[in-house]
Amino acid sequence: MHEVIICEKPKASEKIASALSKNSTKKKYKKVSYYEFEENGNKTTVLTAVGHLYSLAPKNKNKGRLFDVEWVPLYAKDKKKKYVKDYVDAIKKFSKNADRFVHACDYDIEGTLIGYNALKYACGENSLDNAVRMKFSTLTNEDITAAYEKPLNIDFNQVDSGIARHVLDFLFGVNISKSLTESVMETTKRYIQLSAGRVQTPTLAILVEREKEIQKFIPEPYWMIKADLDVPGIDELVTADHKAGKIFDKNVADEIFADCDGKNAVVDGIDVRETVKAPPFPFDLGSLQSEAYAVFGFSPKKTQQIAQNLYTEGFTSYPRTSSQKLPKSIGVDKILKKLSYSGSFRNQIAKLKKPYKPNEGKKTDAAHPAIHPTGVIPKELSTDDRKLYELITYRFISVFGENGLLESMKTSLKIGDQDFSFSRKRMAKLGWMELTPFKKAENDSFPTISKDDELLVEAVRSEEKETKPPARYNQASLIRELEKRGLGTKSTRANIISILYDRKFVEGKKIKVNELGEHLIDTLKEYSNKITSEEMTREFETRLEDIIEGSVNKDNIIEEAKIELTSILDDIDKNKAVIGEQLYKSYRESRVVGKCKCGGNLVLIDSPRSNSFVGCSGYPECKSTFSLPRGATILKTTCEECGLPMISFGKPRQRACLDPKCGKDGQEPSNEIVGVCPDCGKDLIKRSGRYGEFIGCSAFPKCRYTRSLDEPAPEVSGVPNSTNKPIKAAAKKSGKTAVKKATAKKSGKTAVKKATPKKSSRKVTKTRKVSKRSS
DNA sequence: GCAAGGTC
Repeated sequence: MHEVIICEKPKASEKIASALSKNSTKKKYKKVSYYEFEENGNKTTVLTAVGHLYSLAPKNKNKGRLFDVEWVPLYAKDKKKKYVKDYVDAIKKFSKNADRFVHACDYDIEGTLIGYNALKYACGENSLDNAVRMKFSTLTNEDITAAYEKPLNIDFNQVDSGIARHVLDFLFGVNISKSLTESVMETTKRYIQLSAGRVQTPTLAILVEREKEIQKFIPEPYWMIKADLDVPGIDELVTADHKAGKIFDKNVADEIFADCDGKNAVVDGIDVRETVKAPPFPFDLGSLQSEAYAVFGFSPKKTQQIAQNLYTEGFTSYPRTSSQKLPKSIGVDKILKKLSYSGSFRNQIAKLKKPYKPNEGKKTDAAHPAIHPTGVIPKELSTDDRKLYELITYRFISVFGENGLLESMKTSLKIGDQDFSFSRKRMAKLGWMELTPFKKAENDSFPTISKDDELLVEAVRSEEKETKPPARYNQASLIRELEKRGLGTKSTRANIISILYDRKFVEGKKIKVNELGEHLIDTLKEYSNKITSEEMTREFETRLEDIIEGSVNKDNIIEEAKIELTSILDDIDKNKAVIGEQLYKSYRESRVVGKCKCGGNLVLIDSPRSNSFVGCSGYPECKSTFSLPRGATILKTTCEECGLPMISFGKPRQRACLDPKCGKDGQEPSNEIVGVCPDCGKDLIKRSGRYGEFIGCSAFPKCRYTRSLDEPAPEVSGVPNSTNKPIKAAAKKSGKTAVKKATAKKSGKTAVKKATPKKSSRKVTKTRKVSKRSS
């Protein structure tokens, strides 16, 4: 008797082999590991896939619509998937003549299909007749042995559902993409890679919708009345806000402002509350991507790649999980013990109370626990890998910490008849917050005041502001949005977003949809409202569910889809010339980088063979072209000499005119001071990065404060937000150092601000001038 | 090549 077990991934095969036999031996075929053991005279070989081994491909290439598909080995389609071949070969080689097959892939639709295809195409179709199915929800010894001892039959409805998912995605995605690309090709002889799909198109549509909200947004002026107070017990000036908050009627604002004139503040009430701050949840992939973006500015894709790398090296657990749980079975005690051999973690782990109990989140994952360190401590890691490793490990430790206690004090004041208030926050008990450098604890100093005390008002300000349009998504917030809407999967979301960048539908760190992206959605909406909306995903879900339940047949579903798709494609074909011309036009608009001297537009042109370059839209009449240095970005600023756009390039970044002959080199970016860093007090400068210009701290890399150009400076109490320079009076007795919490927390550091000497004396009877900053 | 989904 020879039995073959097919697993979904190498890691699972290792665990399954060791769970099923004490004497399993690891063997190698080329780079692929597999396992063999004998129990009661029966030989078992444990083999593994690496995710999908087979992929859909059109049967008759390039002849119009691609409606007939077949499964082909993944490596035959995609050159980057060469490593898959060894896995397929290993399955073929070692499953020969086996008389029993065990399908042991993850118990979900994709996993079922992965195992089914491996059996059908690598082990031979007959293998399916002698195949059983293991069903387990975690890769623990108990689950694995139980699933092995009580196997199920393969659920062919589940298989069909998986096949239908692949086919439907392929038919809609590939054919609509193809027909859009062709429409441009046929009418303009230009090649622009356009694409559409069940997930990417609704994703782009979400971004377009936000873009349109921003475009139609009309800012409304409003006023905020603020008072800068000299408060006993607090070194710096404290800013109190008027109770009314945003005041949209200037007359009202003026009245309040006038009413406060020349008056001091009287403490009306003090309310102190304590809030329990529970430890954070363990990371699932989405929350790790979010946190790494917030703390280090890593794109979700980058985080995913690094996490994958740390997993492969054995330092952290499987990253593509949606679990926020840490079951006992992962060996928490052992991991913490191993981690405490490292000086970086020892002190924190020593503070944990036994028995270790994690604060878990709600989300679960059938196949994997939350992301955690394995206890193997890496010796050498690249800077970015180390950052992510520490983020994961400190989070893991924090999860076992004690609750923190946040103390917030709200002080209500009266200035004349007007109600103001200010709040101060500090951690009364740090709890888990002292276990991680990535969480900055609130640390405001509290005033020493009581009811009816009179406080000196240094200034009352009426600040004119404007309502702001909704913010653009960034990659992390978009991933959260997709998660919320159930679009894509944990492992594909980051990639989907990067496709939108690659296709040049969107740009920027704050994701902005350009003319092409917006027009693409408008066009698609006209021909198939469904594909631009989440409705498509919803409909897929119910259909696939029906197939699993056996109430419908997958072939019927596919035939229906073909009919619907045919009518969409016919519609597009009828209007091909208009669609192609307009898409190309919006593409050109999206590529405009400046004005040419001839009056035409300068556009960025991607050449398939060489580097991209800048040319004039007036070609062939105007033959101006400019080559671009490697990795150059074109800036919004223009050259003072000739008016052409400036570019930024090289390492370290330098600026120059687009025209190399112009010779007007731009200022070094580091010279352009635009403010004061709220985190560390050094100069803020304009910098250029992969996604264009942004504001960063000149003390980089020591201080990692950044914000985008259009983002207003954060408000720091006692510091007017337009300039970020400390008010002169915002200071205290000579030479003392005021510790001030910065509001923008990118660096995870507490900014220490040296106070300039002397805050005005503490006598509250003193009259003072009220300065009016804005009108 | 085009989609989305697994996994290295």
